[in-house]
Amino acid sequence: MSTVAKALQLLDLFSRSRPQIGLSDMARLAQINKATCFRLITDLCDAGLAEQVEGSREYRLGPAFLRLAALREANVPLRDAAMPVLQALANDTGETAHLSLLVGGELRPLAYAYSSAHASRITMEDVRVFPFHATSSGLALLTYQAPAFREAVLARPLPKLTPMTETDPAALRERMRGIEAQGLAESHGTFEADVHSFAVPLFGALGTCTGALSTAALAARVTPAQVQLIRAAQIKAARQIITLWGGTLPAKLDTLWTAREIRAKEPT
Amino acid sequence: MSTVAKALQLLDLFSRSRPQIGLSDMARLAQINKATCFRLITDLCDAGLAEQVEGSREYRLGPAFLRLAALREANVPLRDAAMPVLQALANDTGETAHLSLLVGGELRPLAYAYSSAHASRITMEDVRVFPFHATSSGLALLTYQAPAFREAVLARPLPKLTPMTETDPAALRERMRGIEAQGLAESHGTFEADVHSFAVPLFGALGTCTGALSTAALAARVTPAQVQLIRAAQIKAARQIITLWGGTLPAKLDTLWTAREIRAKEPT
DNA sequence: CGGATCGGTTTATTATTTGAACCGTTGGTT
DNA sequence: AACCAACGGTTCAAATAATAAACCGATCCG
Repeated sequence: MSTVAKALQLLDLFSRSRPQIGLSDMARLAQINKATCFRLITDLCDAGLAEQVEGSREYRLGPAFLRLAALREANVPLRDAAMPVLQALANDTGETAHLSLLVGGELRPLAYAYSSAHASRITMEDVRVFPFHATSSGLALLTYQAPAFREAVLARPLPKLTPMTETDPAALRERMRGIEAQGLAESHGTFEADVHSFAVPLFGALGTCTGALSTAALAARVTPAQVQLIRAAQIKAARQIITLWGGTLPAKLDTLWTAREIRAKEPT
Repeated sequence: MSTVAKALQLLDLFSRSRPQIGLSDMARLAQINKATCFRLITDLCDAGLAEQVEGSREYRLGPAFLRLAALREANVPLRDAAMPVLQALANDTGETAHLSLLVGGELRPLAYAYSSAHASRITMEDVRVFPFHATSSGLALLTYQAPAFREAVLARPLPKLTPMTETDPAALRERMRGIEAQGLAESHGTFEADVHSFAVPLFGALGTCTGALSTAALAARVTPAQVQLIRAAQIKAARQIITLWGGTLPAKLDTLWTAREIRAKEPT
């Protein structure tokens, strides 16, 4: 293992629950010698990637990250970062993957990726706004918003876009309780007929839900096995994007998703 | 020089004007062997601090910065805390306000704010390191460092960046005595010609000087009245930031600043 | 007071880093 | 089309930097 890799692994010891670490602890956690650890963390401090907390002598992540993250974001915006993950999701499922963000109180598409597995596909080019009540993305996002915002949306007119669209606020609240319990959202032809869609919420740095990741599939192609595949692929992709964005997945949702991932691996 | 330091210096090669770099270029810029450079950048890529651009084979900053910066901010919202104050300072003075921190023996920018009062402004995007001897920020900070550090800096080569740059260590020591007596630093075209800059030191929790707050103004716009305004606004802003950071202003400096504040209110 | 643990330093030993030379490939020039 | 220079990446003996045990003074804690 290279020295550089050893030094950089120290950065991964820090987390929200363990924001600063003493020298001896760090050496133990990284399973390296204390003297070595000292040299490494000192190098990180010199580069600004770590720093010593005044008062206590523990170490924490350094100020350089602010500058470098801003630089990274200037070169590679959120959209570009998410794009490869989105494309991989589309390839894995053979369906259309899309990612939408909450901007100005509306859910708007940020990016989408198509699979070339089928000649027919759900296209996203023409969608400007996702209605909250009629899409899996919308409901997934709404479920993790502040109650005030949620009720404001439900109080607005809820157009019946297809025969399947649910427009009763009470029924929609019930749907959201289900989404919260499941950790993912699904809808069947409520926005466009013949389209099944699957969505999971996405979270920003402060743990607030800022968007949703979704897969839209032709209803005719959706088999029970395919549903399982899409759910699993989507959870995997959502985790990746949240990490890339520096976001925080709520503990409750993490638990739900992890349980699904374990179940998928052990079908008994 | 440690291997880790060599690897981390690669990160500083990236900038707004040079967002991605090829292997050979990188080796040249960092003045290291190409094979070495390859190993180092590969290690950085493995840790997510760098990544290879798809299509081109150049390298750029990696996705890990978003996550780590968010983590850093969650623990130490220095920048967030300082930002509104900085913006207010820029608005009050009509000039560019910036804040820099001492990181690994160098003074590096943490945040900056612009005023929209004038069409022309001093931009800070491209500054990576403030030379101690040629900037008001640098001298303000250096004045409040341990003598050993101060002398070490003065012993280094002091490039003459403009015709106005002072490069004589003895003269610089004299400048710092003046700064100590005044409680603030000023420079005239010593870093960039036609730029006047005004700075005050910032202090951490233990009363050690950890950074500097500065205003950079176009020389042509600086009138005596404007100087008074900038000095007062800067002292006010510095007090706010030091408070927000939980810092301690040395008693001597507190006295000097208070005296200025009183004088400003009673111009007699 | 005493023992345990802390952050940090020193040292000979050891393992990693280093760089010249060398691939195959690419992209521009003649 | 032929050329050539520069590219990213690889190899391996030689050189250098990383390592870990022991040690130090300070501090915490019962």
